Amino acid sequence: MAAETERPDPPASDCRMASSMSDEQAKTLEAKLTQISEDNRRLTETIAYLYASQIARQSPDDAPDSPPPPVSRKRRDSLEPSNSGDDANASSKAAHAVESSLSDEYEGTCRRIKVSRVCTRIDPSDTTLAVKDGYQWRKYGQKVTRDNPSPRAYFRCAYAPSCPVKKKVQRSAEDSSVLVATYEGEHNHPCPTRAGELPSCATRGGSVPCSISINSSGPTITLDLTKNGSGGVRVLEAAEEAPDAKRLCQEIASSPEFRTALVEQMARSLTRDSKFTDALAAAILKQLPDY
DNA sequence: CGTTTTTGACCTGCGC
DNA sequence: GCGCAGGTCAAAAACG
Repeated sequence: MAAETERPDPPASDCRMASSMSDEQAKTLEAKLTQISEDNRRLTETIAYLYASQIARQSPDDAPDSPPPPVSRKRRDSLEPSNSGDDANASSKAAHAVESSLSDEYEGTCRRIKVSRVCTRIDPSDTTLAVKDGYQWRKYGQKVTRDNPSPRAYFRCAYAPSCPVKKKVQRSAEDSSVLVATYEGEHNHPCPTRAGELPSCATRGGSVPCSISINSSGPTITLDLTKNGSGGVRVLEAAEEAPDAKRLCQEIASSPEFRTALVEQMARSLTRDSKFTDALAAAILKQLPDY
């Protein structure tokens, strides 16, 4: 989403005007940033709206549809007793106090800590537990948990000292290429870069697949925003005990509103990607007859 | 030299 | 009460 922000260098054709265009370029970049933020906001709202509609249809009550599992250990402040990469189990264990990160509209009447989980596919050889989400984080601890050989890293928001948000990052026990970041709390300040509304997709030239997870009252759903065979959104995973959640996710992914917004977003990203336009120009050039 | 990361120790809650 | 496990603290090390 933030590919533009990582391309500060102007195209070669613009270099000759660089000195006189600096202000204008700055304005253009600012406008682009605003546009990207707006796009992201619309996407988020679309998902939130569809999700809320589905939740309202399925369970008018705040109580989750699944009975509370036999949790063997529950801490006072830990809404996710065992992340451990086993999203399905972890989600069900945290069912009673977890809510969606999509929108504040879905907060219940009681005060609860907002918890959301984001799964990001990374290079398996990448040993850093870094999830680029646009915020600044300070690591304050690391622990090896019982049911996952990969260590869990603990981060606090470093942008604002008073910000209560914490983040836990751990590789999935099942798939070491999947990084699971669990966010607790809400930022009490704006995002410093506005680049973190979605995890690291398209910010690395599209080489890294992108996925977002929706965790609301239990089940974790992962949407793969990269292309699949049909060019649509694919449901990467959903909790075993939450077939409804998976179906809901597929509904959202296939809804006209979501698809339209997604297509617009992808089109914008592609047309702004210099590599894409270069490749397109090269392809067109190949089709031209030689004179 | 200030900031950030690492890592062992400590704290707390829960089950037995 | 004890042991276990997750979470946090803080001194030391590393880094820029």
